[in-house]
Amino acid sequence: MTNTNIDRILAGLAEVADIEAGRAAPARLFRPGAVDVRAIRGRTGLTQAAFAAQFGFSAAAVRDWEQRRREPEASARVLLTVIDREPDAVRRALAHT
Amino acid sequence: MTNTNIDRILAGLAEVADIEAGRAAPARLFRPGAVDVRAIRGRTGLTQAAFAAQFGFSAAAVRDWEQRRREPEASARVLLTVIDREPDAVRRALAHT
DNA sequence: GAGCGAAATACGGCATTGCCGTATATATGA
DNA sequence: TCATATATACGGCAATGCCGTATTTCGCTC
Repeated sequence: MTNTNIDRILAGLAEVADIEAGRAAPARLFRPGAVDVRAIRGRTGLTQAAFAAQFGFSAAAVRDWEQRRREPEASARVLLTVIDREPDAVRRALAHT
Repeated sequence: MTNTNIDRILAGLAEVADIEAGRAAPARLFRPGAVDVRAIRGRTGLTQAAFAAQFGFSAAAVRDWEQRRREPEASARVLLTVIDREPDAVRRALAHT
C-alpha cells in the first residue's frame, strides 16, 4: 500500500477524462437532480393525500418532501420525473394491479 | 383517555368494512407488493450495474434487493413496476435530461 | 480441465430517509 | 363565524441507501 491511493486518484481522473471525452459511460447515466415535488404534484391537480394514494407514495413522504424536511431517494426522484413527463404511462402500469 | 383506544379500534374496523364495501377509498390506491427485481432486470437483459445505471438506481441498492438483504422502498417498487410494464416510457422520460 | 475476467454474492457499518403520530396553522365554503 | 379540508411542523424509531471490500460463481478461451 505504498501509492495505492495516488493510483486510485489518477485512475479516477483518467475515468473522468474518458467520460467527458465520450470514451466511457458514467456510473449512472441518468443522474436525477433535485426535483420540485410541489410543482410536479401541482401539474396533476391532486392534493398531497390523493397524489400519494395514486402513485404509491406514503402521505408522510410527500409531506416531508414538500416541506423540504427530507430529500426523496434516487428511486423516488426518478419516479417523480416519470410521473411528470409520462403520467399516463405510469397510470397504465399501475392500473394493471 | 378512558376508552379512546377501543374507540380507535372500532373506528378502524368500521373503516375496513367501508373499504371492503366500496363505500370508502383505501389510504393507498396502488399498493405495490413484493417485486421480483431479478426477474424485471432479467427481462431487460442488463447486468446489475447496467440496470442501475440506466434507471438511476445505485448499484448497491440493486445488489441488496436481489440478495434479499433489503426490501425496495415503496417508490422503488412502483418504479420497478413501471420499468417492467412501460420501459420505453421510462427511457423517454429520462432521456430528456 | 485449467485459467482468466466479468458478474454476482455476502456483509460490516454509518448516514439518511421512510413512516407514524399528533399538534398547529391556513384556506375554503356553508 | 363555524366547520371541514388541506397543509405545515416536528419528535422519534426502524429500515433502507449507500459505500467499500472480500469471496464465489459464471462464461469463455486456450
